[in-house]
Amino acid sequence: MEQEYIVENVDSFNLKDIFECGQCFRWNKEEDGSYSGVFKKNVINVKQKGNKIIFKGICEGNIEEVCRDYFDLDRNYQDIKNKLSKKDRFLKEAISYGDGIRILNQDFWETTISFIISANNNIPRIKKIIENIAKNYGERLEYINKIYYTFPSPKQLSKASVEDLRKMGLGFRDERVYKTTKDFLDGNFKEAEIKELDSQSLHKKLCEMAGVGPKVANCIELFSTLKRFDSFPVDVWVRKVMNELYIKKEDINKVSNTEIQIFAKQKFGSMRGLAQQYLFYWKREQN
DNA sequence: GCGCAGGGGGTCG
DNA sequence: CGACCCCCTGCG
Repeated sequence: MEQEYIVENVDSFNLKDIFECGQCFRWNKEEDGSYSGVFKKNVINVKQKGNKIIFKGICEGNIEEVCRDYFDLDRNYQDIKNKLSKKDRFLKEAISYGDGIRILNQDFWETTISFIISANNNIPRIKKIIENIAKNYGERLEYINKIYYTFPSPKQLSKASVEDLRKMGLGFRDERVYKTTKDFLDGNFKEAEIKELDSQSLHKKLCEMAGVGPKVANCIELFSTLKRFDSFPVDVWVRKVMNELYIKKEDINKVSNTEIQIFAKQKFGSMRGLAQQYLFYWKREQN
């Protein structure tokens, strides 16, 4: 049954900023400018009219609770942005550009697989692969005469052989996804357990998964319900922007990732993950 | 228009 | 440090 939840006077909330900043892959823009997406067993459409947000859709639980949690509505972003803006003038500009970003509370398992797929890949193809997987191994949902599919559980995805995964368009990532799925199914990465680990141990643990290196691990830490705002994913864009603004070496290849990590930590502090998102989004939108 | 390099949100051996 | 799958893009 369809539910609705309306919030008024929300700050730090902009649909484009949230869905195009690169944290998620399953949200699509509708003709009216709203966005629709699937998470868990929910199909949600979000529309924005000024500072009024309208959530509509089908939910397992109460749509208000589900959306407040998923969209991180109970966190004070204004406060965080004020603090980060004071740290640096470039970051201040980046924040004013991506003013409406919120970091979604995405499912740990789905985020893991999604970012394994992201390795050496481009966004349109990442999205396509994830949709293929959902269509073939997820559950079918219907909302306003349209069909949607949930992201499959480890058990559901474990039905796929390496060859099956290859057919989904995964390429050389097929074995990585296969192995990590098995690992989840065997209970080797229980969220409740690893959530308790300190940043360093957690990072090390995630890097044990097939297809997960430092960058992907950082994305899982930052973008999933693990919610580590002190994780600073370094990809080609972040390398570029960090070198251009701060490190300033002639040859970008001579900039090491640890060098960037150390710099980010002392410059941006414990909220550096969020800083990364503003800088990344700002830089990438300039193409 | 078509064909073909080039390269993409890294990881692994 | 090079290879890796697939596909989309840009250029000739």
